[in-house]
Amino acid sequence: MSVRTRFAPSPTGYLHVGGLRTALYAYLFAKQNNGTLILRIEDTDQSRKVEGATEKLIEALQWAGIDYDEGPGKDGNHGPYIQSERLAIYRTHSDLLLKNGKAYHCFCSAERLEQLRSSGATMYDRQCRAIPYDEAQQRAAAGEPHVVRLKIPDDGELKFHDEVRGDVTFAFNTLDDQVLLKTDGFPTYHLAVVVDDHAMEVSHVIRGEEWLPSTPKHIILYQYFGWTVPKFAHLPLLLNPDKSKLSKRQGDVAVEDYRAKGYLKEALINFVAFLGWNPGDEREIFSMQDLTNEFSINRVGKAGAVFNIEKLNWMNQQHMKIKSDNDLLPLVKPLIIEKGWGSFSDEYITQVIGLMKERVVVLSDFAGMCPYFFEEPSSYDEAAKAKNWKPESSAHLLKLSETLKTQEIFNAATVEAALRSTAEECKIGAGKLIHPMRLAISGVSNGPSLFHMAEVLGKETVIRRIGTALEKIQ
RNA sequence: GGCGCGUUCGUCUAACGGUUAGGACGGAGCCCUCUCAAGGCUUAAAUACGGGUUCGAUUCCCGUACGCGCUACCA
Repeated sequence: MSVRTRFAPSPTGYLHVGGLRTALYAYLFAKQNNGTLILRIEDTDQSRKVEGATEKLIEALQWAGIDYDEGPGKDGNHGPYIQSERLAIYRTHSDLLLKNGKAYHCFCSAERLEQLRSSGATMYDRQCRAIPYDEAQQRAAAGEPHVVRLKIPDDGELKFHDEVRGDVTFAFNTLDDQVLLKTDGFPTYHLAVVVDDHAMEVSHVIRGEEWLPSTPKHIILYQYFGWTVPKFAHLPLLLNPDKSKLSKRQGDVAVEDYRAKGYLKEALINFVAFLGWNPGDEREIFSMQDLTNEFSINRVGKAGAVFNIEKLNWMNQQHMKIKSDNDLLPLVKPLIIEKGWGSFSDEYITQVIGLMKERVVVLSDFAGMCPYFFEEPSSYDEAAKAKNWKPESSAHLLKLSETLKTQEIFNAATVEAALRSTAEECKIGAGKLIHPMRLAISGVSNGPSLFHMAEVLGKETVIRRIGTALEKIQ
């Protein structure tokens, strides 16, 4: 039997990082089993419709490198893959259940249900179960508003095996007669998910732990239809720092947010993969290929995991270092252009990347942390000035500048040689020249090696900036 | 409230029932060094609690506590 997994998000307008991890695990599991990953859009709640949400979801998935095999835009003979386009199918199945006495029409009004709840009831009181099938059918045909509810067996319990949690048991008398078909004719999640997973021949349902309590209802449905029950794997939740379910309000949750902030997809994927899974040894930096080789559902943990930005930052740096300067260029260039520095050549930007990549944590730092590579310093850091700019610094720098002007070849090595010999002539330590020169050409006191920075900036710029600094700094 | 799931350093986690309970992020310190990073080294820091079972429990069982999830005609 071939492995078929699915990622079935509801189109809320963005891809949640928890969803990203679910999708990733489903993808990895499918990949390593030579299986198929299906993307299915669960848009059965009309009131929650968001324009363009599906497109955004697909784009985020694509960006992350999670390719689905079947889904919107990729037919696989199991479509359509958008639930709002499958309404007739749910209706048919609901009717089948009704006919077989496994479900019933419920005409209770929203008001009655609310009253029921406020009077302390924790489940529906099954009042409409007593209505004879023919009568209910007539009332429904006459247009009386109603829903269809699932008949939960009266007593007994349901035990099932979860791939990550082991055996789980629920007593039937704690299960509600779940609504399957809403008044508007749309199915609820519970009906749609079962009908579709079966129709799409899903073999492994990999989803978040929040679905664990409703799994018994789903299994009952499989049994009522006489279908094979797929395997279930309920993943531990991703948590806020306060341990509640990861949500907006407490930080960024959308994949798009992290992308926009300048995180590499490699880092986000690696990070999220390790929230709930690890290879069992001490390696931590994994590529998508490494993950597909080594991921195993057996090693997925049971406890929720806090989404820790500090660690993500570190991982991003690690992946940044792995990437070549050339690979980083297409990611950095747009940010440079956006800043209005479009006139710099690819070669120049690539050199800047080489000098900065182990000093930045996110891509946007390339544009934010070192503006001096792209424009003249507009001011000079006061603290650095106080610390490193001595009364005699001007004279020393002037002398250095004169020496630099005579350099035929201007690179890190020659600049360093010139600076050190000048320092010697002035009978001062090299540091007494290095720090003021750094301040003069960058405006700040930190950054890459001074000599390499000078090489990238070029002779003309360096000499010009020293001149400007000499005028502006007393 | 009911049901379910979970619980190892602050965080992510490792540990066939036998380890000085390991690693990583973050913290502290040192080294390297023209600054900032990076890197290297060192260090503080955990098995929720109580009972069993066992020669021996982080590990198996029970209970308690705590946390989280679900409890919608939302997914």
